[in-house]
Amino acid sequence: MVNKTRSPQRRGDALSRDRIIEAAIGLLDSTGEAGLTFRALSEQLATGPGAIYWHIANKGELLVAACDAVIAATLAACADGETPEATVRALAVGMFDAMDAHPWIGSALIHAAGQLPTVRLFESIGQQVQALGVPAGGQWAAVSALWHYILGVGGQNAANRRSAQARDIGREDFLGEASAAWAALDEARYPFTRSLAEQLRNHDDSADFLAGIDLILGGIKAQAQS
Amino acid sequence: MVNKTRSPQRRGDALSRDRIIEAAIGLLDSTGEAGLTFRALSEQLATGPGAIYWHIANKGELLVAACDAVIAATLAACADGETPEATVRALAVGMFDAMDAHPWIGSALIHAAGQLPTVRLFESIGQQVQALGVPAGGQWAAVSALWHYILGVGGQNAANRRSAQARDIGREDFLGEASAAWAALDEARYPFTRSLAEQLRNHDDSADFLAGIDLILGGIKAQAQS
DNA sequence: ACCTGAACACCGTTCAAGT
DNA sequence: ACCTGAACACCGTTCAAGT
Repeated sequence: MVNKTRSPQRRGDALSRDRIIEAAIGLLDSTGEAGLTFRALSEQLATGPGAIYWHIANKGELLVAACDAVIAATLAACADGETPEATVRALAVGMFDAMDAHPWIGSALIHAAGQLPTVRLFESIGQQVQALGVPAGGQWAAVSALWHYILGVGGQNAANRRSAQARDIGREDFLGEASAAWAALDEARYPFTRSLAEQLRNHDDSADFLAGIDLILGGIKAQAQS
Repeated sequence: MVNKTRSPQRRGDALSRDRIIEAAIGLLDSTGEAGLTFRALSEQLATGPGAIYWHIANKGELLVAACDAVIAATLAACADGETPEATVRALAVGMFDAMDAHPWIGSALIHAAGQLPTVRLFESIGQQVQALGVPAGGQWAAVSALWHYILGVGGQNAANRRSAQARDIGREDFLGEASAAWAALDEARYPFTRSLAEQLRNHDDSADFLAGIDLILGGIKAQAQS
């Protein structure tokens, strides 16, 4: 089930918090959440499981730190667009792509609520909402809505990606099966979902995600005008 | 760490899938995600760990089933309001409260992406969006935005609740600490977050959540008019 | 100060054996 | 058909002992 994708790293330099986090991200990306164990990690680092505890308190802290490294890099890369609105969209797409590329981030973020990774995102969105000219009284609601929406989509999307990965099928097949499942739902109880089965097969996650961002931005503008 | 809150159930009737799920929900509510083990569960049910596997395939399926039981009951209770808009708000608040009362649902839902519990919510929202008169071409985006937002807020909120529970502090203290942490952030790098530290302490999760729903509903209306 | 690796107290899951 | 409970192959974490 778990197959090593790299030979154990040579052990030139000393162990460090950063090297551990880097190796953890690699392991999470290649073998998934279940693949990150202190034994596998220490093998990759050519050391013993106990050594890691000198640098990191426990597995929870390791996951949050791995999450934070990815998110910090992502947000830094999308920091300045042409307009505040364009920057919000860039941040959103950046987060979407990051959570798609590292599907373990979705659940890691849930366990990191209120910690550095989520605060980073909150701050990045907040600065743009401010630049957008939203009055002080409406900023909290506007930022919260965008923040939660981004985390919500990212989490669900990552979960889909992960379950496709676990079953070793591609996006096409995954959507095909999901679409078939929707089409097979009971007509009386799930009329709406059934009617969208075809759209599910052909939809573009990324475009739909952006449409939602625009919906919220539209709501923010409408509210600011009233 | 894990303390039993009930004496083992008498074993009058036979084991069944439903009784197992019910006991699992009780265990999750009282001892958290980490408290749900097949050993603890079988003790509660006065049987052996192996017995459960006759009725349920594995732990993942058990979590999804527990999740689904809660969500089905929640959605059924909020099915019909005065107007479609009121019903959407009722559904949203119902989900918010359910995820607050059962904080384990947040991460369970991430592992249940695309399965029954999330489809139920999708359908419930979809029926109301349809009743709202949103044109066919915009329904997918509208429902997706509401759906992801509800799951996103619920997940983050549940995570906060859980971490407060784990540290055995109340909402007041939890928010106080978080607010102090925000106020102590580096002024140059986190100006926005810092400036909202006070609002964090005094905010009302539930009201803010509804404000976000209204923002999205506002965006949906604005889009329908253009 | 930093690393080693055996040992501890758990897990989820299986499966021969029972009724 | 349904249940039992010992056994298996793992975990995260600790800690005496080393360098």
